[in-house]
Amino acid sequence: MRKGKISDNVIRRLPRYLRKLDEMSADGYTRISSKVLGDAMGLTPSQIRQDLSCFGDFGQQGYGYNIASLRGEIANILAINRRLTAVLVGVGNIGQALAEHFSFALSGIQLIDAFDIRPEVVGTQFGNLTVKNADALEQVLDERHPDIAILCVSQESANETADFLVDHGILGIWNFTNVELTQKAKNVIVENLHFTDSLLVLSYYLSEKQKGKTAAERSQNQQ
Amino acid sequence: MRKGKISDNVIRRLPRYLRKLDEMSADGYTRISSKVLGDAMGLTPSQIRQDLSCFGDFGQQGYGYNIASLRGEIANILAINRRLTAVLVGVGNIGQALAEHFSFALSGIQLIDAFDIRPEVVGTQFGNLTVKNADALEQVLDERHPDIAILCVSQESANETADFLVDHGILGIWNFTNVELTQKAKNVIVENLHFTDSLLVLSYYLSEKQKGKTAAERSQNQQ
DNA sequence: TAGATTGTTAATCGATTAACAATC
DNA sequence: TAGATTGTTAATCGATTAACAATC
Repeated sequence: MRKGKISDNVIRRLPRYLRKLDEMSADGYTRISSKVLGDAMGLTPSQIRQDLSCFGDFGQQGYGYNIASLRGEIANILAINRRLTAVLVGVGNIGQALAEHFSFALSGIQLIDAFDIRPEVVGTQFGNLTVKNADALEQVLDERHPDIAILCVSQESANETADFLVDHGILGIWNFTNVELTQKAKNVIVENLHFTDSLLVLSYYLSEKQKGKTAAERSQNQQ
Repeated sequence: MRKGKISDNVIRRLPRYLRKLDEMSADGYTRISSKVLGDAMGLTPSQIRQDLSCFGDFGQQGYGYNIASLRGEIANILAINRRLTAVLVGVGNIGQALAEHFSFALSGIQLIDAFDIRPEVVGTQFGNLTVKNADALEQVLDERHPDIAILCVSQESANETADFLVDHGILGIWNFTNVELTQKAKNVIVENLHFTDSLLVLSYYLSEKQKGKTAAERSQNQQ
């Protein structure tokens, strides 16, 4: 029952469902109702049923949802299993953290190469990956057609690098540069992870919470 | 004209405004209309005026907005300048990337300490910060009352650590663990940066885009 | 069977967009 | 002054919630 256009809000809840289902599965549960799942996630049962019904009839009246099978359905919707390929562009600290510690396999992504311009980084080994010189990027893009570029370059070169990637057929950019990309080809999908934005939002809510409190109370954080 | 409850959507656009204004300012502009700003950001002028009017009358009829002063207002709303304090809990690769390369000052946050349990990490120097043993965390929390904890510990210890932080008066958690926190004290503000969720969303949209294409077309990424 | 819980339709709520009088 | 552009009110659109018949 896959409906035409599915809203971004719905899509962004799917990974959370996945996580929760994994958790419940690990805790030994095999079935779950929209009521219980909703309570666990702070969502209404209605919303969960509405969300899932965008993609199909995964439940069963009187029973609920089978956790393993629902997990499989969502994993499928999120295209885990497509073996999308990715290249890491820029192996500074964040890039390094990703290369070393991020489980791409968990998202069904295959990281095939990493690139940097800095001589001291080129040649470094991460798992089964050796950082290549940025000169080699063009060839890899043209020959292996990776789907995703993980953009971890400096802010200064962010847009230039993005344009280059798009020109060479990259389909999606996972953007860690904290720069708003203005890439020409508009049919490239950009997913931003703007650290600063996120921190500022936290800062806002913290200050909201402290509104009304006196300076003395504020300096005394504790409850 | 600050209205009662401001929606999360509005709040999450503020950092983007800030970034765009900085950019325009750097490019030498001093004023901007909602029309031009909207075009630059892919938003409607209406939405921008609506957003800003939640917080005050920052514009001027017939003129638009003064970039510098609007920037200041937004920075103020986001509480940049409150000198919120933060501690980094867990100095693995992501924690390290933050300690070394993230500009906390840009968000008006002061990083006062970093902690880890691993002996090989304790004592490491980052800028003017020396990683302390996790044993020392409790005392710092109780004595210096930091506002924010940047949670970069392992998934296994995420919730346990979060509970500890909350018990010791932490007001906000910037959560990098990719674990849904279930901290007891519900009046703590949690801002999540779930890498995997973000990547899965990208994966979804990529697969959507490729729907309808043949396998052959798909294997031939290029335009 | 009776109870539970789905998928879906309808109602409500909230967010975005459009329109326009006010005014710089 | 005339033109531009705001802040705000009203209209529209979309997302969430509620209700309920279908059915396991």
